[in-house]
Formats: sequence, C-alpha cells, structure tokens
Amino acid sequence: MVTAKPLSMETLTETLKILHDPTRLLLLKLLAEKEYCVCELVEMFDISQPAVSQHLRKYRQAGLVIEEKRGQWRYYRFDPSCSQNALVKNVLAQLDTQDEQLIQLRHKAEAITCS
Amino acid sequence: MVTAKPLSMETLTETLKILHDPTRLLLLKLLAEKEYCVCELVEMFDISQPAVSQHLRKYRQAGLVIEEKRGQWRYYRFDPSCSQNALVKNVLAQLDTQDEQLIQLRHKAEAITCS
DNA sequence: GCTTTATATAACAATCTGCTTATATACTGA
DNA sequence: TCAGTATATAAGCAGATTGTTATATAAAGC
Repeated sequence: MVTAKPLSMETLTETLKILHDPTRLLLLKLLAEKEYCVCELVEMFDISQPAVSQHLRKYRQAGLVIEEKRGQWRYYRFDPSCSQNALVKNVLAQLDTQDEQLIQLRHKAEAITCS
Repeated sequence: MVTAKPLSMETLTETLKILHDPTRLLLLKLLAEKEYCVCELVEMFDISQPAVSQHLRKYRQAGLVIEEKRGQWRYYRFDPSCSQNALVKNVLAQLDTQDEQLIQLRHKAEAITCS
C-alpha cells in the first residue's frame, strides 16, 4: 500500500489515541465497510446510546467519518478522503476480517431495520 | 507493503494503546532506526530516567523491542520479527522522517556517549 | 401544538495513564 | 568489599478516558 503525505506527530498520535479503544476500532471497521445509522449501532453494541454517540463524536471531530442526516436518522460512514486514510486503512487491514466479534456484529446488523 | 498474518483484536488494540503516546512513538521511531542505550535516551528526552524506563518496559512487555545487556548498560532496539511488525512499520511510515522533533533528538544523540 | 422517536450533550464516577520521587538491584573498578 | 554508575521497580498523584444516568434538541406524525 502506498503511503500518503506524512502526518504531523500530533495528528498521528491523536488518531492512534482514537483507534486504540476496542469498541471504537470495531465501530470504524464496520463504518469502513458500509454506512450505518446510529440506532443500528446502538442495537449492535452492548453499550448505551450516549456511549455510541460519544464514540462517533470523537471520530467526527477527528475528521474520520462523514455524518449524513436523513429524516430523523443520522448515518455515519468512514471518510476515505481524510488525511489519515492510509494510516486507518493500514490499521484496519491488520484485523482479521473474519474476527468472531466482527462477524457477530455484522450478523446482528442484518436483523435490524431502523424503523 | 504486504500485510502479515492478521492480529487479534486484543493484540491490535494493545499495540495501538502503546503507540499513541507521543514520547513513546518518538522513542520507537528512533529504536527502529538503530539501537540506543538507556542512558542515551534519558539524556535525549526531557523526562526522568524512571519515565524512560517505564516506557521501555511497556515495549518490552508487548514484545516490540529487544533488550541487550552489555556490561553495565542496556541497549534497546525495535524487534522486526515481532508479530506487530507490519502494523508498527506502517504507523512509523506515516511520520515525517524529517520531523523537527526527530531531527533534534537524533542530533542530541550524536553528542552523547555512554561513558 | 403535543407526543414519540432519534440523537446529542452534560455531569459525574470509576478506572487508567504517565509523570514524579524514593528506593532497590546489579554491574564495575578501586 | 565498598563506592559509584546504570537501570528497574514501587508508590503516589494529577489529569485523561469511558462508561453511566439525566437532560436537551430536533424531526415526524397525529
């Protein structure tokens, strides 16, 4: 994989800080695959709605995700045009795509429709 | 860069947790370039000797560095055979090799000889 | 306008992190 | 064997992190 423009120490460490949380890393792996509505994520993860919202806020503030409001729902997805794209892609690529937790989460997602 | 065997969620998040600290990231970038003696690192960084020692311990426990005792000194270097090698290399590659802080640290190192 | 649903923010508690100082350990050379 | 140097570990503290519950905001539909 080709490395993009180097990141500043600050951007790099800030991004790593955001990625190091297990819940948040799973979240981003999913958001890099397809977009999800907040209410879907809340149902998929075993944490409260505010907790999900706060994780998403961190990603938003770091410029890693795109938020799109549609009706009363908000959809999030990874933003491949962010400056940290190469880093994030590399990090996510280290994870086993067939990781048990990931499979379970994707499976849970299938059973959910934001009403 | 070819991606190696995938890492477990735990190994990946533990490794990211270790890398996210600015001091520690600089430290590893240096240790990936060449080996350093602890006393050199203590002189180079503006933190106490125990602080350096504790950072190195984290890397040791994560299996990221090799420690070699020679006389009364201990030398550390990055271990390219560690399971996280691909991840670490990718992360370090995001950093500007000509980063001001890095240049200064390398420069400081030249002026030091562990007596 | 009121109620319901979706989401964000605020306030707070528990835990974790990274530093410091103090102390222990270990090697070296007189 | 003792003093000096190099390094590790322990204890403690301040600030950061991540969850919780409570509350605010905003859109949708009656």
